[in-house]
Amino acid sequence: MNSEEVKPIRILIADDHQMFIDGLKALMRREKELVVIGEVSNGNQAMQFIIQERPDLLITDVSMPGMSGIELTRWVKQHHPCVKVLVVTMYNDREIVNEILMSEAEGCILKNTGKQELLNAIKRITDDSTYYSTEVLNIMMTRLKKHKTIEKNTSVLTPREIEIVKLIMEELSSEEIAEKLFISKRTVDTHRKNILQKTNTRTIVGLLKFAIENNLTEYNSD
Amino acid sequence: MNSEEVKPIRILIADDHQMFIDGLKALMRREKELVVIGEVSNGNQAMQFIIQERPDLLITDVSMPGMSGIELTRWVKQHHPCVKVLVVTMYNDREIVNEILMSEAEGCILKNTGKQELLNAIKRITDDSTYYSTEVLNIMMTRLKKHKTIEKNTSVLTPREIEIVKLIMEELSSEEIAEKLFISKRTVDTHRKNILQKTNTRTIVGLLKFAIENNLTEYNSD
DNA sequence: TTTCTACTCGGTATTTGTACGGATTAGTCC
DNA sequence: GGACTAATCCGTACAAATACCGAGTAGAAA
Repeated sequence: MNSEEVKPIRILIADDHQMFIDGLKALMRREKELVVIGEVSNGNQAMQFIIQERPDLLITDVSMPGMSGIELTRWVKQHHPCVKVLVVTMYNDREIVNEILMSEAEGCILKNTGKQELLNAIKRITDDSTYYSTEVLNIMMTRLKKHKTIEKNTSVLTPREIEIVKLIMEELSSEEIAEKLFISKRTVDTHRKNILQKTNTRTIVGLLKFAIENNLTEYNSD
Repeated sequence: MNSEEVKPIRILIADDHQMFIDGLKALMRREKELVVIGEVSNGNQAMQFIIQERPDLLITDVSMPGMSGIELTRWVKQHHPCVKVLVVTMYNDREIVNEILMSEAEGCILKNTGKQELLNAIKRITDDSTYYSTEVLNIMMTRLKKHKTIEKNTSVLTPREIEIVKLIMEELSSEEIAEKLFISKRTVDTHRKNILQKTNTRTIVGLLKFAIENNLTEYNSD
């Protein structure tokens, strides 16, 4: 009964900069429920440690010599999904953030994060939730927003033309579209011609790109 | 000097369910720095109010009779970007969440959110940050993750075939591709044939979809 | 050596798309 | 009424893609 009060969270830190590990430990020292049970300086050591000790949480840097933190995260999520992962990164680069998201890490924060945010992140992650810092979210947002900005191009197309573009995207030929809309194949051709002209494209490929940029198909970025 | 202690946050609530407005107000009653300066039940009233009173924060429901909360948000962000917006939704539907993100709202939470999370959200938003609840984030995540899962299809294509797919995506015709690669147009045709077969598609349209799914073009969803 | 795969090339025919030209009808806006 | 646009339709011609058949070579794997 003595040790039943709070089950501590067993943490492994993976980072090739000892200074950073020390900093993290300092931030967590006062928290009784957080116990750093290991520190390693590269991905392979981390894998070994995880296999043997099964920590509750892995805090890892993105860039490490050899296996990167992202690869490590992928490995963890594939082989030990119960181990939560909080990725820490120096740069809030678009591509890196994307990779982190894809790697299915439970959270991501920047290295300059303060104590309170770090603790929040750990709390939410260990509560089976996720935590992504504001900066990281902003990157996600801008990525998603990008589409929106272009969207007005669509306005040059008439409703009928848009309808046709959508059908083209469904891999229908002009003839099939004609049947479906009860109009002549010639009409469809004319629409196509006008569409290509309005969208400044020469071939269907260009048209497809336009359609995706303008969300004219359920087939976009989602 | 008397009113300088804390500048209160002036809030407008827009929701067509009075009960919900009352609930929100109850949650915020104890917080001195939060002042509800207005309540409206549809988008047009909200617009009028915002023009006249310039609240610091708008809390709005997604679905309202007439102008939806999302349209309202878009209008706010376009005409009064200083007014922060927290969108509250009953459903964590994929499409709705997408719309909310696109509308550039600073935050989004579900209607069943507890007091603490609501206050957190307001705090982060008014600190020029953003707040999206865990459930909402999860939806974003699954959207982004989807790509990853499919990605292995590419392996069925040979390096040369992938090369050709990429060139097709750059709007080159078979003949142009042949010139570029110093091979016969027939060879390109054969590759095309094999590619279509391997990818189970009939036309370039289908192929393009495949290419995007498999990141064979810089042109993907990001 | 044989087998297999990736890559290469060819012929013929058909289907589909694009480029060029033209036209009519219905409706809106001034 | 006149100007404009969206939507409809047609002909001719060429370009491009797809379907179908075939085959040879180089290199790796068995």
